[in-house]
Amino acid sequence: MTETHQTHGPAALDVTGVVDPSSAPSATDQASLSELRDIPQATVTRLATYLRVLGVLADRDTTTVSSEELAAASGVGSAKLRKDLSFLGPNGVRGVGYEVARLHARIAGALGLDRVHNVVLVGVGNLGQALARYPGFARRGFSLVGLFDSDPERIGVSVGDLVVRHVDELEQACLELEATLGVISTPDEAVQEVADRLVRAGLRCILSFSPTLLDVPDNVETRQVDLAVEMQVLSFNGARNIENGPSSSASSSSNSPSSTSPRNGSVIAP
Amino acid sequence: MTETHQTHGPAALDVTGVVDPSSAPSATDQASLSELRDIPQATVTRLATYLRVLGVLADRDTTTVSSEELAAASGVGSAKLRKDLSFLGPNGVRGVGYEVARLHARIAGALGLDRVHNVVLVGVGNLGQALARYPGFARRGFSLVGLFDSDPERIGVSVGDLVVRHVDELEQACLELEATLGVISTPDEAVQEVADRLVRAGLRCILSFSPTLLDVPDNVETRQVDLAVEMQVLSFNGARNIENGPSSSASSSSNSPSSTSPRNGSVIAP
DNA sequence: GTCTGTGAAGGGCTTCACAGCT
DNA sequence: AGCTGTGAAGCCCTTCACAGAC
Repeated sequence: MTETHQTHGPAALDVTGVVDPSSAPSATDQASLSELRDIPQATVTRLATYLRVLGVLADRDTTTVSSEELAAASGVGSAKLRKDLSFLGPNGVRGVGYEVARLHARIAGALGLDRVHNVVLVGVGNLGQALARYPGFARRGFSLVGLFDSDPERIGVSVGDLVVRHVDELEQACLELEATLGVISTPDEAVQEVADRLVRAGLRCILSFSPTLLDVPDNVETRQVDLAVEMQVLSFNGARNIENGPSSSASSSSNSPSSTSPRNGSVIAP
Repeated sequence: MTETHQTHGPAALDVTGVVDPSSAPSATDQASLSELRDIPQATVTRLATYLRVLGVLADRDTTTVSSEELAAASGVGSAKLRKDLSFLGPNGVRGVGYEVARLHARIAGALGLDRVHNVVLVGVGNLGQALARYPGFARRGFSLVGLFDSDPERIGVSVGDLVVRHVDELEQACLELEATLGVISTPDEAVQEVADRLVRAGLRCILSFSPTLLDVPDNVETRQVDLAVEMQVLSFNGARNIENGPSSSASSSSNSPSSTSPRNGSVIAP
């Protein structure tokens, strides 16, 4: 009852989280204006994953990693990983692999994570409080700098290091705090108004946890996390798996763990 | 400071959430074994969105909707919507549109949501508690039936309607509760062990909020929600928007609000 | 005339397989 | 010999445009 996994095959390197913010070495790769274009959307999403895995490897003082290993630890195929990285230009050494610290810095630079992003969070209910206390938040390049709500009972309450302020101060505070990213975890009815305020305050990036469709100007980037959609897609795919018979073809969603060489055991120990 | 949006164009129908679980009419469309195949992954994800919007429309006693309207309210193009629906067979009436209740039932059936799914949640920390109290959870076909944790201080505590049980009871309880979907919101270190237990208990669908890569058998479907990845992708796309100049080309992520007829005002009022 | 359903064209992403560097 | 970087092939998805039903 207490033993952990033992029947597990492909997931090499056993990356289990936990990064500390001390890794970037010398290479100060600034996102050089032209790299931003031409990186496929799907690749951008995976780069963020590689970045996290590289952080874990750096913490373990792993200095070098091959595409095969990094791919396995990230849940993708090695060819896909190399293709993804190729959009950033040459990153590794042929016959050897990638230098962990260098590649980490390279990706962070490309994603614009060499500078810290200030985040404001609006809606300090159950979910908002949980988000405000989420440690991985700060650990991956984001600094929570403001909490806002409209409920008088919540104003002035401390959550983590911050004190909840009234949402009427939002526009003003965003400017003072130099916020660049807004997170909305209010009830559905308030979402659009909050989004409008964030836009008015000059924010260009909004993450919403409401299923409501946000209506914002073209130059504002939004992203939604809808829990119910995730679960519905999940259960459908689960049903399909059983239907199709539990043979090959791997899964499907965000990560496609179709390892290139199926079930060949450890990839870390050659 | 108190007025809401006024410069907003395309998002017609202004769907703002809130569904109640009283809609399905006569058509008991069972997922008929062959429909499961051949539905593109991207389509499945959007079907879940359409389903939610249709729920909202049903609540408003809207009986009929055109592809143009439903598409606008869902943040997609009308052609894409029609193509998506076509995978379920004929659903509408030419020259008229779709009957809301009928289409809702049709999609729900196709996604396997005509039966309720029992969900167990493991890890009742900040995030876990927020999830446990999330109302939209139950409102969209999922019933939370069990809460588990390993921290002695949390065992026996009530969250919502449920009492937190020890994670050692997990396998046994999953069988008794007839759970079909597991949600993991534990610290990263515990995620793999919890996943192993869920698999052992026969669950085929796992939703994880940890960035850790899950290693599970092929017939188990997993899905991850990684907050940091969402924010990193968001901020990158935001930077790219500014770089490219705030012209056309709309956004990019989950929803692509590229309305077919750009900025033509209300679609709901003909 | 209106609006759905769909073949066909087009674009983007993935996979393959190998050239090229160490 | 080993491993990266990359053209090319293939696949999936999106978009177009129109035939067909009402």
